[in-house]
Amino acid sequence: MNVDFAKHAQVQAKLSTEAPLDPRIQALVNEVIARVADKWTMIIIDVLAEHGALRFTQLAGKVSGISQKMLTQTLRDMEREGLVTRTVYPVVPPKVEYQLTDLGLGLGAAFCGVWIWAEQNLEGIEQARMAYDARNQAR
Amino acid sequence: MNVDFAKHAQVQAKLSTEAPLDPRIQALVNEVIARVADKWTMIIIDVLAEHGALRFTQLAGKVSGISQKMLTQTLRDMEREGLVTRTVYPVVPPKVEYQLTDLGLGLGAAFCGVWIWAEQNLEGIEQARMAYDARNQAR
DNA sequence: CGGAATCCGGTACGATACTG
DNA sequence: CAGTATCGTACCGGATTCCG
Repeated sequence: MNVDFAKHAQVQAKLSTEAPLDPRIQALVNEVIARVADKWTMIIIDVLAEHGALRFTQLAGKVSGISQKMLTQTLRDMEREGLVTRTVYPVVPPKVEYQLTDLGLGLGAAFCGVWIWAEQNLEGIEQARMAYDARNQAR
Repeated sequence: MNVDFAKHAQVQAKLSTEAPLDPRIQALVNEVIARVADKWTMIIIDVLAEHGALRFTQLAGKVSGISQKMLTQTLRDMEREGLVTRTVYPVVPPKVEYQLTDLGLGLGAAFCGVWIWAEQNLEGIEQARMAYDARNQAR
């Protein structure tokens, strides 16, 4: 009811600037978004964007709450999509470094907007959540 | 090895502009990102940003590949986070409309960058994927 | 030693059938 | 029309084991 239609129009404009509503392209982009809009992928990109090249265990330490398996899996997927490079140094103890590619950096830059949005709207989301829970508790 | 460090620095700068590396805030933002960086959430936001208010079945039609269950669940979560409003019209046949809130619109706008990135780098990702698969096939 | 592959319990997901 | 309910499946996550 309290929706800002001006901002809405702005979003529409921005979207249609680059997306001329071609269904095929739309589907492809959707697929890419679906792949990339992953919980861990985003956080890993952020960590790598902040720290540069990192080793596996360093990465595991920075990305709190992730299991080794998911970290491995996510990194593999990201490598497949060309978001990170995986460099193995044949030394003992073994050393593997992960680093963002240009593609990954670009995604990181693009995702900055969302990051900033998340920061600025932390409270709003918290409030909405509490309001929703209160509403549901009542019934 | 072919990483653009200038762009890297730019990403860092952008990130540190609004994120002064406070661990607590970082964790909260991470949590929000993790919630919001969902495959379906993003696509639904995009569809709603494009079309305005939509009914359940319309939404189901526009978001190809989603099941009723996930659509319901995702919409509920989004409502809880304050991203969409759910309006029930007490008529027969029943009618429920979903619409982005200001918060949701903001997220849509913030996500535009990622959307554009996805479009511009479709080919790059496709190439990276094929190269990776070829590499893996060889071994 | 650090990183990846393996097994297994839990949970989230998809398809179908059923209410208001 | 807009969901809930149920059930089978596939994926997620933890602990363990294996490889270089």
